[in-house]
Amino acid sequence: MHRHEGHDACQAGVGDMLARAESVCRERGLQFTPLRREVMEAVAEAGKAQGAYDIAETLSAPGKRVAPVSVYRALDFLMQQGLVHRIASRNAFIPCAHGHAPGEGVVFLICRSCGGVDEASSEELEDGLDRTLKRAGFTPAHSILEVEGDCGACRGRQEAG
Amino acid sequence: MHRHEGHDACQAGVGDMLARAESVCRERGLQFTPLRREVMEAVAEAGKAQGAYDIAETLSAPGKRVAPVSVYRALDFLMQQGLVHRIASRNAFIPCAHGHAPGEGVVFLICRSCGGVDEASSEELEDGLDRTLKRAGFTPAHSILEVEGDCGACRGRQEAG
DNA sequence: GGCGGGTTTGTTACAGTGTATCACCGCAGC
DNA sequence: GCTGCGGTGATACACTGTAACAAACCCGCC
Ligand SMILES: [Zn+2]
Ligand SMILES: [Zn+2]
Ligand SMILES: [Zn+2]
Ligand SMILES: [Zn+2]
Repeated sequence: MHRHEGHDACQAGVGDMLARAESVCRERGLQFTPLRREVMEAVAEAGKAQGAYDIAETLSAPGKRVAPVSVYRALDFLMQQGLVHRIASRNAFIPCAHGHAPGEGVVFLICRSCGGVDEASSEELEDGLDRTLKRAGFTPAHSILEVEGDCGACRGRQEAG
Repeated sequence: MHRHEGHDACQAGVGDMLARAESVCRERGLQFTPLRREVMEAVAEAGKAQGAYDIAETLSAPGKRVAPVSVYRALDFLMQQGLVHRIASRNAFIPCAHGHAPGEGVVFLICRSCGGVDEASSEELEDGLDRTLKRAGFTPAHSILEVEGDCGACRGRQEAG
């Protein structure tokens, strides 16, 4: 199985993610079509956040063009099912390796150096956010938490180099 | 002085923000040109996050066209000085009403209903985030924290209506 | 005043991201 | 067969952002 370099917190392999996607769709009575599978696979294999146009190019081959619009539709579907996430600060998409509940506060850790994106969730962080919002009299519906920086692997490599 | 409706946590008025912008530029030996002032004013007066093209249209008049690229340059300048913020999830810009330090963790509270955007900062939230990142072995450089939901004013209005 | 160099702005063109629309296909259900 | 519906293909388009170059502007200096 392919496993990308660069950041090591990617617990689930590509096969695991595809299997989970398939079972999620089956459970919910939804179609895991070839196109959706290919898009999921492309996102899962990349090892870093992929733009929709990147995915379209990856899936295209001489004689078989996949238009970006098709990729967007597949991505919309996969996002609704919680199988991929959109990284707003990059206009790009990553596979969800965790299968957390929707609405659960998750922080995306985006490495400047290797481009890898990990997810971190934390009770503590979520509590802090909830209290901050409550103090402001704000009722949250959806959060976007993204941090750009250097992942442990890349930091180690820099210090060693 | 104009004060928009919708959310009430906008402490600073348009005049205050313009005055601060002017003094910030003077202190730093930078030019607060007419264009930059107009863009700052447009962002400050809007009451909700404005797209660059919206601002360009606002500033344009028959016979005097302001191109989006000029607006982008002014916005880049104002962002560098911490006078406006970019809302990544909206591709839009708001004035900074607080004058906080750069790099300080600030959450943007985006109201679905009125479109207003407030800033909230919290020691507690920042500590939670720091600890979460530390646990993940991640060194942060820049954070994007945006929450979409309903502001207090709009929630009150909904319950009343 | 005239000159030189940095900054700001205007203008055009272009790249990147995302959506609307309509037609076509495949398949389940009648 | 026919119909309805979800998925896909294809084109066009809107929105967001940047590159490149020229013109204008400012300011210190001769
Ligand atoms: Zn996830
Ligand atoms: Zn890294
Ligand atoms: Zn601010
Ligand atoms: Zn509101």
